[in-house]
Amino acid sequence: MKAEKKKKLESRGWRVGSATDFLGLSKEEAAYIELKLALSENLRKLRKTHKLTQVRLAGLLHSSQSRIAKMEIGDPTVSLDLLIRSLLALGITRKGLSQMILFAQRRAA
Amino acid sequence: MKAEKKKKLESRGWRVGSATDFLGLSKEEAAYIELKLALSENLRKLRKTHKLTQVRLAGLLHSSQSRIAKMEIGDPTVSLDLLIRSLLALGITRKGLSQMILFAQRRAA
DNA sequence: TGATTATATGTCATAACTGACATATACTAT
DNA sequence: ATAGTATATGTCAGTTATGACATATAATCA
Repeated sequence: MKAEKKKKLESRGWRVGSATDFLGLSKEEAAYIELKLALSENLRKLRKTHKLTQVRLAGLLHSSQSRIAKMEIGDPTVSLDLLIRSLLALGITRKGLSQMILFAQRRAA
Repeated sequence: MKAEKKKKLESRGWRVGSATDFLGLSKEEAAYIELKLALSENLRKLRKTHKLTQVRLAGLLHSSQSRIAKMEIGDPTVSLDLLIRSLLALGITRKGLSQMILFAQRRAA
């Protein structure tokens, strides 16, 4: 199962439980995806607490609205690098990031 | 200061203190680099505790010896994605990763 | 010393990511 | 319903990361 296929699956609406392997998803792959989703969700949360629109955030990050949207929905074409750099740009500390990863919760469907 | 220039500086031997801004390094940039270095070091540590050589690890990760080396020295061409996926493949948990990020220590020169 | 093994460095073609743009779909008001 | 605003989706050309390879430099040991 390659990245493209995942796009409309794990990455999106699902959030089915901890959704470990669900279709031939290795443990690391699952962890990697969950990690990205966790950061995605936190990015959106953070943007909202800052009362920013995707357009304004894109400006701050020198990115684009579409990419912000893709980040927030966990689109497979966005890298951890971009996610993390965005979070850092929003002022998150290493401690904050650590917590974010630790407490990354999966909510039920 | 662009990525290439950093290669032989922050990324390498230095580890000068927390080396925040040291040459026009923004706070996020510094945090990003420190994060990568922290993971790099932990990757090497982890590989050694597993008694693996770079070649063998490369095999496990379906990567190459040179890329493992680059990861471990914090070469700017390696992404957080690759670092984190490697750590996950080595069996690290999200909790472990969290700790790794939280305790990412800078040692003195 | 030289031989062996491990790690570092340089380069390159391919693959993956990126910002930008267009456009579609929500969501709120009025 | 319509307009206005926010977010999602699709695509693409330019950029960056990747594995692979060659080769150089340690490091270890006989």
